[in-house]
Amino acid sequence: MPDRVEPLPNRMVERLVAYRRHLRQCLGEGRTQIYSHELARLERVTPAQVRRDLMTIGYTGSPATGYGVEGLIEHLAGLLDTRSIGGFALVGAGHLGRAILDYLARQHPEYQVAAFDINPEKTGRITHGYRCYMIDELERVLAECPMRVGVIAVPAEAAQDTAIRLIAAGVSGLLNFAPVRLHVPDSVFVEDADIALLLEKVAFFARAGRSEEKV
Amino acid sequence: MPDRVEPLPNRMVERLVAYRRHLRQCLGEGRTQIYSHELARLERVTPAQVRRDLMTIGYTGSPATGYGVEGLIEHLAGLLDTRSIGGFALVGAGHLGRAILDYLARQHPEYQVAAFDINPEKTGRITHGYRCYMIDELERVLAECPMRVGVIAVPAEAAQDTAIRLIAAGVSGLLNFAPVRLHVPDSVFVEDADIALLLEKVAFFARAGRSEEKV
DNA sequence: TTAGCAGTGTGATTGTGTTCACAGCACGCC
DNA sequence: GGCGTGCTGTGAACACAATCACACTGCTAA
Repeated sequence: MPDRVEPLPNRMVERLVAYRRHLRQCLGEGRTQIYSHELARLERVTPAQVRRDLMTIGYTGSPATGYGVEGLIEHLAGLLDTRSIGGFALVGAGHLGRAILDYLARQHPEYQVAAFDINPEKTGRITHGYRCYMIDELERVLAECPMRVGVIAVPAEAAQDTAIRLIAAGVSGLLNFAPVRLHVPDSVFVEDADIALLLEKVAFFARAGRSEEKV
Repeated sequence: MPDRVEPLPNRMVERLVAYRRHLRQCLGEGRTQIYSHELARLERVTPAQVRRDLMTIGYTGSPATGYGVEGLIEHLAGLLDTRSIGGFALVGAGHLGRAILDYLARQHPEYQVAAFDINPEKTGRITHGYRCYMIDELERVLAECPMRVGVIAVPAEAAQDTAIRLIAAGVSGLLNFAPVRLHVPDSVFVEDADIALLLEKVAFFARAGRSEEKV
């Protein structure tokens, strides 16, 4: 019973998602129990961190057998529940957009996804099992079938406008791949995945050859 | 004169890269001076943070006119210098790989880039001005032309092996798009860009409609 | 049955990154 | 020329997240 906990820290949510991914794999391999240090090694965090996380979300294990794989997955499902999201609205069906559809199709076939593009050649077709609409239809499609998450995979110049349109159409979370900072209402969650920026960052740390792999 | 400062914090490097991007744009618009609060608004951080960052890297402005755009760009170039990197070795020329080449060609035409793929159909051709080699040639190409940064855009199953090969070939920084955690020596910097994970994270925060846009 | 052991649960601590608050300064204006 | 204004530079305070350290628990085996 997920007791609707108070705001989970940003980083912790990432770890929980990662835990779940590995737990599912363990389940597939027939494992029923797992220890904190095993989960920790897989995710490059400390066992103490894992225990703290699981404590925070209120899942408890046993010293003798560790944590129950299946029970933990269900507990996480209660927290990370994504059924209420409606689905993902992806704008921009270029290379990046199609790569994202790849991920969605492969890892989350259960989600509803609609793709949009400005280029008529790309629209109307089915990509990875998802329908690609003309961008003009964005408002209509989202009115018929509400989606809480928007993914911005358009050129930098179009990113801000796209964000506004998505928000107006009811989206409350954005994953932004464009190399610009979006200006949106505080009520909207924005995660930036700025590839060009990451490339430069890695380049910086690669020079020194330092060991800084956080997270 | 970059005084080879001690390890810069991970997050701060991201901000510095972002600052530089905006400064270049300002320069293009003919601005010569900029205030901390202007830079801050563009990047969604506080003015105090900007001043602190610039202080840390040892760049100093004037109360009357703010910071000199051109001087700051040059100062940042000294810190973020990427000439010594050799270039980027991109493994995986699928949709994602080509999207990354897009970014590189558009934002960093000055970098040297080599792409690799296992599929003979994709190799030998020129994409976005970059040569795409057969994966077997990785060691040979990097021996001839050392590159410090590796970008992993291959399926999850192949990611770990790819990482090992890149490191053996002299790479000391990795940008990993595969949805797995890599196990690498401590001397190698790894940045994970786990798109599937980010999608789930945004989905989580979109549900609550919370305002959590960190960074 | 009891000692040993391996792992969990958690208060306390440390460490790190961000924000506050204010002294100091340079220009513009009266 | 002196005064006000608005910005920078920075020590201090704060907030948060990760880590440590250890009491507690349940199994195992002699």
